[in-house]
Amino acid sequence: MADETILATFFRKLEVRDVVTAAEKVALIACASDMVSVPAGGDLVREGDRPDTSMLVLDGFSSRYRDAPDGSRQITAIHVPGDFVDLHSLLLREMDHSVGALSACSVMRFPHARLRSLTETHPHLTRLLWLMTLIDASIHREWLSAAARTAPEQIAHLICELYVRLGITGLIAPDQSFTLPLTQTALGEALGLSAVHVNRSLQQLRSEDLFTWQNQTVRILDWESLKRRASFDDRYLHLVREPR
Amino acid sequence: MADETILATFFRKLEVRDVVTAAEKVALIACASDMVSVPAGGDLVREGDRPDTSMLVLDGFSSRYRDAPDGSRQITAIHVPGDFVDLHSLLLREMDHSVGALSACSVMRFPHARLRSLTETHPHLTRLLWLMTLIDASIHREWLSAAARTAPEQIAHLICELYVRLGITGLIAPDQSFTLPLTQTALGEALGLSAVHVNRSLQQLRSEDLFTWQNQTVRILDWESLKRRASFDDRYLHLVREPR
DNA sequence: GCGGCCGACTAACATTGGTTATTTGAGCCC
DNA sequence: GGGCTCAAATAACCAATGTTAGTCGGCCGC
Repeated sequence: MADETILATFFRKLEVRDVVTAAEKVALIACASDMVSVPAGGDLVREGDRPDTSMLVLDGFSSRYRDAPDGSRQITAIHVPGDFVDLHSLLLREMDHSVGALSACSVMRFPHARLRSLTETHPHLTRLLWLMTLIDASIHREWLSAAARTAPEQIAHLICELYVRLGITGLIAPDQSFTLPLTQTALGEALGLSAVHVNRSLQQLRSEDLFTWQNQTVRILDWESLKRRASFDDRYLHLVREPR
Repeated sequence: MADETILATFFRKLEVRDVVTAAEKVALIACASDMVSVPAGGDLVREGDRPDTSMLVLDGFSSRYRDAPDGSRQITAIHVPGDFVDLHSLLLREMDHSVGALSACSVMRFPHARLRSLTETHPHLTRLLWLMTLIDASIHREWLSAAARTAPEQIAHLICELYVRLGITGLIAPDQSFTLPLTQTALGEALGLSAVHVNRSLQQLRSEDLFTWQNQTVRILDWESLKRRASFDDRYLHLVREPR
């Protein structure tokens, strides 16, 4: 069980896209079971698992990843507080990748059995949950297109994306800064670049005074120029409130 | 309206993952409105559109793509007959990319209004449609991981994927061949490689006798070696039949 | 307070893949 | 049947990125 305030970030994410009724909030809250904490570096779920709950991250950053046999890791998504991190396991059943905690995470768990009965009784809420997974897919497509960009552009683009996604749930500080618990190595794993090249590209971006990045804190200095530098267009995040 | 046989490829796709009742088939068939033909090179939907129908491809290959301002094109997915090609527009509303016909396509259209009421009355079928979009997302993640691979591996991997996906709906000929209406340029757009490099990589693969590719026809010569060459593991396609 | 580890950073070098330009051959239109 | 156009193929050259092999500084545990 949970009270409404604890799911506030998630409801804000939904409400950016559609109206959510009080009854729907109650129904979703009733699906929550318990909270779990995962230390930085730990896994929320592992490839091959067949979880019987899905997890909504209340606090902390996490990454969706897969490790190759040669030891290299590919990160396919970065998740921020308010993201329903393995909602798709409700239907896919077996995890085809892992989700790891980039920083300490606190997580609300939703048993699949309850979510499944929610889909039987609350079609509109079901569509909104479906929508969240569709937006994740849209982000994947955007990352796929990013492959064409140069390394600095890719980095700038990721920062733009996180800035907007964190903004939705009020996680951007008044000075336009936000926490980003990513090492340069992890950033490379997300963008398909070597750590060395990430470092080189960051140096270059640094000289352009678009943002600063120190102590796991990114601060946007010139949003418009940064967006331009990254060719960032937030349409793929579907931030429009309309009936779904 | 449509009869069952015309949606047979789609039902086979669903039935690989779960049981579909006769009543559910009837309900889905009732959602279909009309058929449309699109010539090779034409678009099924365009970026920025707000379609009020979703389209299931009955025949022909299509690609999900976005054109960059500099004229380059990034293909983010390749769709085969039986794929519900813009089901996500039901919830995302505005298209953030286009879908183009790689070969002549015939398409069944499903008005959003009917699909929406389907989600109100048929929760299990809704979950199966949701599942189809989740598998698309899973394929996106696989393509994202592919960025780490070398060009020949990427090409081999794509061929493996299409071989398996086409196999589901019985579209592989007895001699292990299938139609692939992709130019080398389009293949490059899908994998983020230049056409020249695709050509180079194909030459190399050719010398390994894993498959042939002539006249838009790919023929698998040595499936096990090809899978190994591509590090292909079909788990991400979720080909397991179980309750969802 | 010291040793060890991890992340940031640097340098030199290797390689993959991109660019541009040109050729060839197959289909197609009139 | 000649001249299109388009895809495949090839060559020469170039830029982006990877690899290897470090150094350096901060933080943590004992």
